[in-house]
Amino acid sequence: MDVTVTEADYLKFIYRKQVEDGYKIGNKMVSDFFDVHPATTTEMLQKLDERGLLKYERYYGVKFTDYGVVIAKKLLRKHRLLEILLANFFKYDIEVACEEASKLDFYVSDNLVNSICRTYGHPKTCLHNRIIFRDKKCCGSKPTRVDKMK
Amino acid sequence: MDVTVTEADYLKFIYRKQVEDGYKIGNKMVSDFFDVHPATTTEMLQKLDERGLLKYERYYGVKFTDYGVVIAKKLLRKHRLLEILLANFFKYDIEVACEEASKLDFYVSDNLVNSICRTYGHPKTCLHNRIIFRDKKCCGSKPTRVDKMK
DNA sequence: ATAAATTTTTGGTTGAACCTAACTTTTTAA
DNA sequence: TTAAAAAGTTAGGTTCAACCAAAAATTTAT
Repeated sequence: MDVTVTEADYLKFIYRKQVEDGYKIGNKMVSDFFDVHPATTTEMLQKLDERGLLKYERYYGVKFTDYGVVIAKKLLRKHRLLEILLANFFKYDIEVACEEASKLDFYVSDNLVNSICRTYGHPKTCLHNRIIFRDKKCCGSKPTRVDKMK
Repeated sequence: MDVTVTEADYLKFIYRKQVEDGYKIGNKMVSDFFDVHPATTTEMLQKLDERGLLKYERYYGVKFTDYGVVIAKKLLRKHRLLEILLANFFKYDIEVACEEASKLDFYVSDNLVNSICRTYGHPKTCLHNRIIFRDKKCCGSKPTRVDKMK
């Protein structure tokens, strides 16, 4: 996964807002969140496009590529499982857990995240009730019977 | 603690080798370890001197300043407590735990490290039997009775 | 004492992340 | 429906960290 930590931050934010929350996110929303000049956001989106993570269209916005989705989910999986560890094992409260997880998620190995996942029985959702994406090597490739039953 | 992650890596290495293991470490030892050109090491040592962490003397070597010792111990405390978490809770073996801890220690908050420390009863040594430095806010400012009895 | 090894200096490069100012496009609302 | 406002982009930068190569200086070992 050859994205920088900053690129990863942008990806996580955009995925959450646009894909999960259904906002049509534009330059302003991103610049405001990261407290950077709009020009910086434009640059970033262009870079993420070049790297094949987003499809960027001038003045319009972005869409995730298949690859971008894979990477974003991987990052959010890490983030959310870290939250669970912090809350369950160390009794962090949700918001503090989220903050700390944000600082660590990029640096945590797949292995460690999968250990957390196993330890907590492959949880389906995080503290904010967002989905914890599965990793085939950890949680199996298919949803369980229960999931299928909607 | 306004050192970069790379500076922190150099500090940890030098502290371990020079202070803990008693080697007189020179440029070559450092460059070899980090696989960088000697010029890079010289630069780094000069920078750590400027920042008040080391006292650097041309062609001779470095000594830690009081401040440098504080920072190095803080970093190594984090590293070693992370190792313990990984080994105890996730059953990592020593070397893998060390590797993963190296990637995370810089980014982990004091708070989280202190949580780990409390959880494991303020352990005195890490997996490699190196000392885990105390944090006053976590472990108290004085050695326990047992420690004093040598 | 001189060759070999180590270290330092000088003068670069690269890449990430950010900015300002000027410009363009889109949206809004008069 | 158009002109002003808002949003977004482009061009041309800056800063900083980390690194390197080549040449020079110093130390060490023979």
